[in-house]
Amino acid sequence: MTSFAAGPSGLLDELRWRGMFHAASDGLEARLATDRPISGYIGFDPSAPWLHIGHLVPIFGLLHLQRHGGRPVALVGGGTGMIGDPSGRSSERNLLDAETLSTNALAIRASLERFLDFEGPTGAVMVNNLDWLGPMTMIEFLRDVGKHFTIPYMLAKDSVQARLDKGLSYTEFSYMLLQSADFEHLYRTLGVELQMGGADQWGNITAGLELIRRSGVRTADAATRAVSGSKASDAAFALAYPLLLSPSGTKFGKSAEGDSVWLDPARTSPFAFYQHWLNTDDRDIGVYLRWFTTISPDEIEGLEAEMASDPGARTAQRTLALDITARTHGADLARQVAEDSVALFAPQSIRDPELLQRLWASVDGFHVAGDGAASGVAATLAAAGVFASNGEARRMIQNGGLTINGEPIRDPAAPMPDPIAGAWWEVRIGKRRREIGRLAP
RNA sequence: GGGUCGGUCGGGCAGGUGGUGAGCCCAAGGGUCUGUAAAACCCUCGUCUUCGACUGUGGCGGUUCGAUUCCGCCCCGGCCCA
Repeated sequence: MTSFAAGPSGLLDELRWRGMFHAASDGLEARLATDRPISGYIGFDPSAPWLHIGHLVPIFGLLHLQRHGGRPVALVGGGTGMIGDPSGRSSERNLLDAETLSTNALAIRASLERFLDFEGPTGAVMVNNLDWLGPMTMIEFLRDVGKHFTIPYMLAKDSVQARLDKGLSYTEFSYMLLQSADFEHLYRTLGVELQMGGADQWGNITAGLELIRRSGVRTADAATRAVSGSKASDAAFALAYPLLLSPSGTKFGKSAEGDSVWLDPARTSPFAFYQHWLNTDDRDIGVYLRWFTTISPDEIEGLEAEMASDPGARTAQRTLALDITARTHGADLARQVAEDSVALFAPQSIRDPELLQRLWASVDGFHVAGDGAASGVAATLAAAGVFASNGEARRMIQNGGLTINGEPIRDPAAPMPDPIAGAWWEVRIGKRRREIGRLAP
């Protein structure tokens, strides 16, 4: 029986068990062991208003913090987002105007509200670093931030080293200083003692610790401890989670088509979202259950044992898909799409018009114009957007991958089968795709 | 600013110094087997009005019967120099 202490003292144990612990700075363990509430933050890039499932990693980082009695702070990088982090890719960033930025930040907040509790004493908080980086003058920046860093210190960072021979602009080089200024600001104004991030952020996070230490600021809390003998270097802390690598070796977070899987139901339907998780490779299930649910260790181990003895039942996949879909889109919708999945993947084709109508809505089905059905299956489905092009439709048909209303389609030029109840087509593409078409009146 | 190397299918490459670029690897998709998994095996993988036609080697223009190849200008990226 594995269990974790409910308060801050259990946080690291839980993250370790889930495989979400990479490193922590000195003193964090002791600080958490005091069981006093702690605030921690993670940065989010506001260059787009939508989050994808890759963002679930930092979200669950904040979520676990909150579950263990901490206050999560989500920082949107309105300032730093314009700069570009050398730890990541080197593609150009576009400057965002303030209006776009605040729109994006609001949308991101709305997404986060599904996962984090923004109410109460440990309610989540969202901040935008443009609020303090924006007004800062260059002189202030150089005096209050730059002064505390030496060039050798900055050059020693892995994120910088990795880019030295490939090219690194001064702007990107400065990124760690801005991120440090964020941490120092949040520490000073909100008493945020912890910054979390991926392993690739470690250098930037510890730079923040350096700034806080050197600029000599103290929260009331840290000042009290200083009197009682705590080291000044324990004023703030870093916590890193590993970069998520699928045991199966596939890229995490991309759908079969190579698109991102979004948390926003307008961009990825709840049905498609559920399907994405349901199709998880056996080898990845254990990791995903740990990273993307709060299911208890005993239960997860039980699911793994069940998968070993009866993999065909795919209980672990169903549990994962239902849990994360419920968390993202609500329990009712999750139940609905789980039921729809059963119906759509049943061996026999669907004849019930009422059910077809419901599924049409659920899978975000396609339309066929009144006269469109006359022009042949491939052309009709390509025009309806089911396939990217006529060629792709033909290819799929010639490979034997298309079934409409239970009829295998072998000829791209054949007319569409008669719609069920004069209105519906149930389209099965390959083993995994299901579409519902509706004849427009 | 100067020099230099590069820009070819989603990614990575090959080739090509005037005579038809869709060649390879990876990724991806379909089929068979299974479990809406993986592996394995087979097939496919620029577009279209598909027994054929058209586009396509960063962009624009030039030379030419014909340019991916030659010339000019421009854009993007790496490196070196200033």
